[in-house]
Amino acid sequence: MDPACSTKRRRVGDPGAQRADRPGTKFPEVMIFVRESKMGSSRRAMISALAREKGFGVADSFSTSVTHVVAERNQPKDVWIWLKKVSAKCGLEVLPEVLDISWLTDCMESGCRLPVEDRHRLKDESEEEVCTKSPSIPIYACQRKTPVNHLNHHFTCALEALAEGAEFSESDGRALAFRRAASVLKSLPFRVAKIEQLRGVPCLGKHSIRIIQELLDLGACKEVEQIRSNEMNKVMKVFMSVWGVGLKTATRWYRDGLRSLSEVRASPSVKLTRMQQAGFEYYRDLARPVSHVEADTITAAIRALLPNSFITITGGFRRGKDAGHDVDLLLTHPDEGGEVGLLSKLLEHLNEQGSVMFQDYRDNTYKETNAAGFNESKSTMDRFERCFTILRLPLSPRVTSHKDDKVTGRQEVNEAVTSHYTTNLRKKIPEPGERAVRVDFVVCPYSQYAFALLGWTGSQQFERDLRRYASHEKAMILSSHHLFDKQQNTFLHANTEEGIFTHLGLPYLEPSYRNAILCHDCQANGNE
DNA sequence: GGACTTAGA
DNA sequence: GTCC
DNA sequence: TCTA
Ligand SMILES: Nc1nc2c(ncn2[C@H]2C[C@H](O)[C@@H](COP(=O)(O)OP(=O)(O)OP(=O)(O)O)O2)c(=O)[nH]1
Ligand SMILES: [Mg+2]
Ligand SMILES: [Mg+2]
Repeated sequence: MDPACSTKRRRVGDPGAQRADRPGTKFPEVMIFVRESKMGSSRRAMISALAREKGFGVADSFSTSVTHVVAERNQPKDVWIWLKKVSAKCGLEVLPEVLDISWLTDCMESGCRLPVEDRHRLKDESEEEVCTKSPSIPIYACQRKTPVNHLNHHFTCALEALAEGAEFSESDGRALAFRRAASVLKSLPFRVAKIEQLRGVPCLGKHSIRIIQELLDLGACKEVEQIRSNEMNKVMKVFMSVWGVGLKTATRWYRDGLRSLSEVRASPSVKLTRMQQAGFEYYRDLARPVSHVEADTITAAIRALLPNSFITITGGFRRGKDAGHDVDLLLTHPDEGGEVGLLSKLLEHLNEQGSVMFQDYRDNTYKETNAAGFNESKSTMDRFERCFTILRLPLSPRVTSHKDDKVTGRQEVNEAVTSHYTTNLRKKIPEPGERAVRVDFVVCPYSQYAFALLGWTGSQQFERDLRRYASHEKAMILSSHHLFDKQQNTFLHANTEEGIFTHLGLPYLEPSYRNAILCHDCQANGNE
């Protein structure tokens, strides 16, 4: 195995600085990386030591500072595939020379740096061929453009079915692997017609390739169809389609012999959470997709309720999807601290209108009126930063626009919460012309707006890979609040999404290219 | 053979 | 399952 | 454990 691009704990510092200052190097502009593949670690170590003795810089692991890659008895093609992969990973643009070991041995014999001649070079034959004229596809979704509409639905749906099957059998790793495989296909700018087009594409291993091959040859895949028709998978999918029901609950119901939602409802032993009750209550409405128009209408209505706050639509709609399973809204306030209490303020308004069919509140009984002065607890509603709701559409138009949405005192907040119990007398069932819609609210302080925006725009696969990239490649921890540098023990600030990409050394990626997952319903045709 | 995103409630 |  |  090659110590490629030194992920893991090995390289923790600035990759560019690695060994660049090595004392006693006769040729500072040369940094050699010796491939271990086909050579073995002991021979590699020996050659590296010899080269260093002669005054050449030799890198232990691949990084942006490498200028010459040396390999022995390797297929040029293999080396180039590897190189494109690791260089994409390091964010490297100018590729190093790729040379046969003979160049290095010649150099060492002569004791000086010999010019690279054509006979030394391992030629990239794929250069003349198809896809790989451009640098190879990066392994992280956050480095790829993934548009909302892609050209390989057939394959991605199959792989996502396998991912789902793996998830239902609690094989997280396999599930993730199939999701990555599907995700990378979504970033391809061409329709896959021949398996050779996928040579060198990351995240596609033996199994995924076999699936795609079978789909190409036969138009269908036995393994995929088996998983799709598997009784347990079908039932689990239905159970988990209820809002509030996750993998564990669905598994338990299935294990207890339940096979349909009716059976669950009829079972006296089943205890439902509030969220699950709402999930059953509004099952049909919540299963209907939310349209882009509905999302915009809701956003406008919320803006009208909080005229001094900034309201941004995030989630799938910000990425350009025209339908979604919910509406995601990010709220902030231009005065730092002005966001405090915003959520309860908003919910008070919505409750007054009778628009709230469900809210994920926590009883706000002020259990801590702490005698001690410092009271930074988050136990009161005014510090909540997320709220999952089900709202009645259309939102009541009789909007009495309020003077100011800055909450002035705690008093007001407490009243807002208690008022929930007295005012909301509307029927739970939506009337004709009405529907229930899931709306998620997220509040953040103004200073964290960029992080919240980046974190709540998704897609989920994009977020995972962005965080994995930050942690594995940059030794940083990214969340929707901040970016933490583990080396320096500092928080990095940013006012824009682009600023965060820059901190990570990544080129900016438009929201419309962050659709590394579409998932939910891809069977049948064209919807969504 | 181990890691696989991170956080609030 | 895929990558390191 | 569920949600995002
Ligand atoms: N960090 C992180 N963020 C997530 C995760 N799941 C979701 N998010 C973020 C990114 C999503 O775009 C955003 C909204 O989530 P949603 O469940 O509403 O998904 P999205 O809006 O992308 O699609 P949708 O049309 O609603 O099904 O929340 C996660 O597991 N980790
Ligand atoms: Mg959404
Ligand atoms: Mg959401």
